[in-house]
Amino acid sequence: MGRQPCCDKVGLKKGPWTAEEDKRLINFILSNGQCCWRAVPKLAGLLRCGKSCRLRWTNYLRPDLKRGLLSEAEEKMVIELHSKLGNRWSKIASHLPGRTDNEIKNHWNTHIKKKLRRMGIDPLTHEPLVPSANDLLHQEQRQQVGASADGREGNDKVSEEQQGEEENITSAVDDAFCTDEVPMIQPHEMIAQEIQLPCMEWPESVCLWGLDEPNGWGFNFAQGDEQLGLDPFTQWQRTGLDQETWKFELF
DNA sequence: AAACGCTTCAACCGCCCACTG
DNA sequence: ACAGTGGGCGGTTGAAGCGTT
Repeated sequence: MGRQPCCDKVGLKKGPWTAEEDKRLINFILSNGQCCWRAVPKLAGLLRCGKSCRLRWTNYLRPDLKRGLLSEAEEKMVIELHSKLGNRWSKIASHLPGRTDNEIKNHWNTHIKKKLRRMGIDPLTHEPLVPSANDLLHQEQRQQVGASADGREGNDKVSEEQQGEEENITSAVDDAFCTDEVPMIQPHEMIAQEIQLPCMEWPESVCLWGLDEPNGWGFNFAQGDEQLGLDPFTQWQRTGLDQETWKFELF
């Protein structure tokens, strides 16, 4: 007997979430907390499956998420953790506050993998790359090209690719671990009050207003009476403060 | 300006595991 | 012990954006 789908998919919406759907989901979770994802879409008035709601919340709507590319320090940590844990993205993500497994997985596949290869490191084993038979063939071809006067004909593509790759390796070593911080969503675009990090559950005291104007939402981060800017991760890294004690505050 | 190819990442899919009755 | 269920996880997909020709 086959497994039942996680929800009845007939009539359910798929694809990108609209602002209205986001608003409904946020409203519901802020009012009721995280429970029984299967029931969430029905109760929140969403034509989505529970899994889709959970994913949207954990990967995008959660207020404690950091946005933008991984910092140099985070990237190094991901590489180190990956060498120990392998593709256990959720475990890796648990070491990086405000980052999701999906985000780290995507960043690994699109940025870090390439970067490691260019540096001559196998992203799977974290060992120095052993040249493949194909690489050796290219090397041989290049040597032949260099040796013969009319060698360029028919070998242009190979030698150019090889040259390009070599340039990449050089530049990759030069700018290793240089990541551009391009925040996609400003911290002041999210809203909540008194959320303990890194707890993902919304405390009952959490209240919300201004949902009609998401762009007007804002966070402030504080420890005790001290206002410490908009980036708690950087702050507690720099100051060595205990992240458990951080609070979000509405401003 | 248009066509094409490449890159990125949000979202989906399906499997696995823990829990419960 | 077993089957059903919910949630979590990792792999994959595809639309959108961007760069190049």
